[in-house]
Amino acid sequence: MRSASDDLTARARIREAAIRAFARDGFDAVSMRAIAKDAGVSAALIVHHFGDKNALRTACDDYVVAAFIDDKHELIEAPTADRIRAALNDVERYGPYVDYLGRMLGDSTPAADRLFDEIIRVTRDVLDEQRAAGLLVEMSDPEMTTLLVAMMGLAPLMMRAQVGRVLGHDQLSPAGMLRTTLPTLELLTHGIYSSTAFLDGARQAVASETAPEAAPRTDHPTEGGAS
Amino acid sequence: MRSASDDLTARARIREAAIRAFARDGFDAVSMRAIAKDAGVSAALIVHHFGDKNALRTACDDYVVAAFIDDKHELIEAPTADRIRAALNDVERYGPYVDYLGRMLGDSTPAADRLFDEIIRVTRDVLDEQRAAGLLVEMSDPEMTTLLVAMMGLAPLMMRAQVGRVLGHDQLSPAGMLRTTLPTLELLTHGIYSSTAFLDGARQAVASETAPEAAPRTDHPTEGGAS
DNA sequence: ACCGCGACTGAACATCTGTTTAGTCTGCTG
DNA sequence: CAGCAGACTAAACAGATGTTCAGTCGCGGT
Repeated sequence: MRSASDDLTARARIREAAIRAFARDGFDAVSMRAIAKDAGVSAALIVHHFGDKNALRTACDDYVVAAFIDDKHELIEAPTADRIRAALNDVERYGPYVDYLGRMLGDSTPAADRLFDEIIRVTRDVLDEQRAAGLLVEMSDPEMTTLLVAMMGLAPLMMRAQVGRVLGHDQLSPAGMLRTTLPTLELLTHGIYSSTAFLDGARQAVASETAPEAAPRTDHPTEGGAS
Repeated sequence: MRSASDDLTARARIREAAIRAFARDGFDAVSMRAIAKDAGVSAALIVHHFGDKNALRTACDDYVVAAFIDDKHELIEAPTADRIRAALNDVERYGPYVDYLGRMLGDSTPAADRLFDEIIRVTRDVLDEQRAAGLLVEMSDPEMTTLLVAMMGLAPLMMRAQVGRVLGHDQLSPAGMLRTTLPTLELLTHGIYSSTAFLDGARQAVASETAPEAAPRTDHPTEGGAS
């Protein structure tokens, strides 16, 4: 029953066990003793190595953030044909960390802030690059769009369990990634609407809301929404 | 210092305090005594009314889910000009519940499952309706696209703190909603890519991955991806 | 007036929490 | 060999936790 974690130092085993447990149940729901048991050590050794439970958490935070930031920029970047294939076979290696990352983004720890900032930064850089190459359409608010694109990539991580349940298979498995890829790029390339009716309606609504003194919103007939 | 919650029954006050606390700190991080103090009652009364802490949680779950499902279908639906304006002034009323909802979607409680299923169902219905009206472009995988669209709407709820921090103001405030609306509809109407290069690349990658025996992936020059 | 019942409480309870303490074992260094 | 340092542990600790208990209060029905 012994796994590949046997050849790790106790310190690393504790960290791995903690990451697994925190990702599965959340920081507060996991006791030091549970982590210790899973790592095959005593609870006191965790304190010996990490200081206290919060320090263990930040150690896990830093480790996971580093694992994604240091050598995984390409996972966040926009997909190209070859990158997609590479990613498909790679995702499983990061399985244990993906759930941890999803949980981090919900909280507001310093490490989570750093991670989110970094993800936004990389997304922005990629989009800027693509814009310079003439690959992007014009957009009214590039920074907000950056956030939206980043969130599109992050959402499946945070809702992994729900999405997997609805889909019937894990979205982050190779098969799931395969199924996600095409619809995502369709959405990013053509949108979903064939008409500009919704967009036009929103433009009017926003205009009349941001400058209501110039255009006093009486009951003029412009808001006759279809459906 | 007393607020509008004074005219609620003790049972309701406990529920409200619990929802607030669970949303802010998470279920496991909140003690019965803290909730009791916030509600102005004793811890024993919580047990008297709800049974135990887990029952209190499911009561909160059910209440929040019902609040959103019963009379808030329109919040989830695709925005039209007048709906947007209505929603802008409405969001604040649901503030306390929004964070709770965001936290729910991360876990996999029965109530969260029901909620997610319902959100997907409504999203699917709206999209089907719009498809029937000829408003949607063709898509390769409508069900997957439904999930993507739903996740686009849910992601800001789950990452509210992070997004607010980056933006400098709460995305779910009226001002934030206003700023989000236009980029979102631009994305849904035009996508972000002016070229089909990425989409074409993905189509090739998916095709060669799903049917690799028909097209043995030798080093043919189709995967020369630009930067 | 009395009864009963539900709302409500403070204190006690057992258990679990993170952490400390005192100590053992092992391997390296002088 | 002595001695020191660090890995490691079992046991104890103080405090917090969810829950139970015994009892008080106030109110509607008879």
